[in-house]
Amino acid sequence: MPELPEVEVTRLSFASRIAGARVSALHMGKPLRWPLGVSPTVLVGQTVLRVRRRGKYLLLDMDHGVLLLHLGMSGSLNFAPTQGPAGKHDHMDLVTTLGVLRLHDPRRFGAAVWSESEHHEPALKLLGKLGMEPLTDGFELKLFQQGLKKRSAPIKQVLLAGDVVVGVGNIYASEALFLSCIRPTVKAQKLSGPRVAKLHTAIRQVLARAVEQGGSSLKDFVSAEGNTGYFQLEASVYGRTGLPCRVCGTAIKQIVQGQRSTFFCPACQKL
DNA sequence: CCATATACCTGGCAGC
DNA sequence: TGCTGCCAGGTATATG
Repeated sequence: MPELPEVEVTRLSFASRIAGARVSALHMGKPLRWPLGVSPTVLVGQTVLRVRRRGKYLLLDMDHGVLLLHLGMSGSLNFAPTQGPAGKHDHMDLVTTLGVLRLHDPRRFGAAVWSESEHHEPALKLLGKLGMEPLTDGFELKLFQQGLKKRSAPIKQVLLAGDVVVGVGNIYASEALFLSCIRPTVKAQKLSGPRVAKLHTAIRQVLARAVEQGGSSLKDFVSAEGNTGYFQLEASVYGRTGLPCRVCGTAIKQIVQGQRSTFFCPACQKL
């Protein structure tokens, strides 16, 4: 579920409320994708200074390190003054003086990992090869073009890989390619300069719009305040197999690339 | 270096 | 009602 917009919406929904909170306890439930890496007591007494995002990771900066959180495919966070008993799929409670941050994740592809700093292991391994942040000035067209030029894989899969640009997952990859009229199967390196420029703009546009809409709630995504997103209602192609293209009326096609579904309009996305 | 397949885990749904 | 198989927002890892 959570691509860049959902992670950013989640961050915005609790970052200011948790800032300055002191950790009084950390409870871990069933194993997640990776172990925390230290005893939960290491975090007790530390203050949450701020919450940042890198790609699809949330970084909770604390006095003596950083807690990395990832929502995997099915994760969500909730931050509230108090929390009831943990449910079947609640796997982390960060108890603080300002509230409890709870990770809910049925599939447990998410993670909570402690690192001395983002430049040390294990954070370095997780964050070290990430590509450019699409919603910052660092996402330069020239660098984007250079990154794509080296790749012979289909553009959709290069976007998903996250080592050129981060945060574009399965929904927004299909959406951005639709907006820029690019066929998802085209080799990244074959895209013309103007086409890459259009894609560069489309990525920023679709991600920013999705953040505005509170993300996409395909199934059960909610922010840390419990709000659902609305972007799925205005998706152009994702999940619209067989339905008429909103631009030209042609039936939307669904194909499989790298074991993931891809959606596109065969008429609008010629190349 | 690059591309692709696999694995992780659970729930929901279509079909029988 | 219950079973089976398939599908789902991600990404580290192994393999070619």
